[in-house]
Amino acid sequence: MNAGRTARERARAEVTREITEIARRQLGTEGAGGLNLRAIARELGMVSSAVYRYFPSRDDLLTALIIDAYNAVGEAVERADVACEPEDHAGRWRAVCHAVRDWALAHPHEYALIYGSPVPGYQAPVDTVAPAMRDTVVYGRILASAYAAGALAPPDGFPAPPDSFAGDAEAVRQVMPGLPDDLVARAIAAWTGLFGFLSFEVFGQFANVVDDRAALFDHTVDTLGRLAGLPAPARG
Amino acid sequence: MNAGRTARERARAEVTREITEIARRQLGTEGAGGLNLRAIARELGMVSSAVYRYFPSRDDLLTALIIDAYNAVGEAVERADVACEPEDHAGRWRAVCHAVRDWALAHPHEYALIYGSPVPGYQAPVDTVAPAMRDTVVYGRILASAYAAGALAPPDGFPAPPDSFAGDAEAVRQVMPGLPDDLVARAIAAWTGLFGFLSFEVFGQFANVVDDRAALFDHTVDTLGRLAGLPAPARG
DNA sequence: ACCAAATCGAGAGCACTGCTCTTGACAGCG
DNA sequence: CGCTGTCAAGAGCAGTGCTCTCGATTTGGT
Repeated sequence: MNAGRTARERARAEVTREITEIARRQLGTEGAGGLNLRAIARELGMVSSAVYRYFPSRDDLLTALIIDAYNAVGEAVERADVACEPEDHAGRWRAVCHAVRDWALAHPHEYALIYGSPVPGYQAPVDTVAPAMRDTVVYGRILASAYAAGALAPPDGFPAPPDSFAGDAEAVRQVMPGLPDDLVARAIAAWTGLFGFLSFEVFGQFANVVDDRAALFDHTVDTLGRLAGLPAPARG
Repeated sequence: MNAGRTARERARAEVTREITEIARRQLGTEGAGGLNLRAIARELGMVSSAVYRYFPSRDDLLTALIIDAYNAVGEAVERADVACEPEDHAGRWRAVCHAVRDWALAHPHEYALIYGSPVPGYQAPVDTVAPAMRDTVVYGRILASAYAAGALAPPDGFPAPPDSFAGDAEAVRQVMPGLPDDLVARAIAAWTGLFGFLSFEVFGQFANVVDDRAALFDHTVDTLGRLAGLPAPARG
């Protein structure tokens, strides 16, 4: 990942970096569909065909941007998590949610790239699955840690998952070890709920409906965390 | 909506219908970005410029498809709702959720069009807001009716929304009259949670993680309905 | 029944895209 | 030094959205 030995290798890495940087800026202003190899080449002072030396196709550039985006959220989430008291599970959950939201609002097009409609005709290669898991892994760690500490006390009155869910729960437990099936199901509901809210917000579904989205988000995060079993927030 | 007077008007309506039909099929196979005016013209046996007599731009065609999509979900949801016993509020909620899911899985690209990333550079015109509200209106009616019947009994142990939410709650009450602020907040969480789950499912985020998505969906719908205060399901 | 106005499809054309192929220049290594 | 692999450049292909013009047809009013 760091500087290669030969001058050629270093130059190549530098140009590659510049291309993704310009592409990311293009993505921010035009969206995924507006990714334009020729415009990137123009901005670099190169001819379009030269860009193909670095990315064999537009989709490969997109893949690089997708991986970057996953890593950006993942890193933001990881940083927000470790900044918390390890035993303050509700605080960690809140920090993670806000990290995702802050990043999503700052980079709506990149959020759309990874959590919105898949790019037509584009099939995510395997290289993307590890970065795509980073935020989920953090989330799972929080819940597993809370459960291990006996701090997961889900509210009563909710139905239990069907027995047929046992298999999937076992798979999901890879990222949140120890949780019983019903808590796994709730964890998924809370997680998808988070992104449901954010998609509504980023994609403009709240326009003319909800004004103070930050306040509603705060409260929704608390509600979802509570649903997953995390303790209720101390604040008012 | 029905046959116009003159032969020309009828022919125009027919060609317009054919264009949107082909476009919708194209959308189903290629996605929104693959919408291709020239291919539509070819399939119609016309020349590309002729299509512009009916839709002044690609975006206008897209708008028509978006409105169609909103109306399709809206109609599916309305039909599912009226097929239920009016006082079976939990059943109506379940029916609505399943109607949305069935439609989304049957028309993933159209779902992406209205609930996924907004098309880059495309600004939804006002004509879309009424169709976009249809499903939400049905949802609000169910909750309002349940609340009026005294059937909304939300589980305890969840935080109350902040006072600053009062203004937004008042606005949202237009579609779910009577509900107190805390139930409005929960209603939004349940609604966004539904689409969060569906977006994960339709956009492939569940791949290699959750296999039996139908079962988990059923359970998540019950959980979200319960969160909103609807009675727990009778089934096991 | 006629005629002007509106509407329509065809065709050519513009500016642009992703992508391919070839050519000539240069850097790295023996 | 010379060989080999890499590079940017340029021309070019097929395709796109969209515009403009030009005849043909339909429409509605007289």
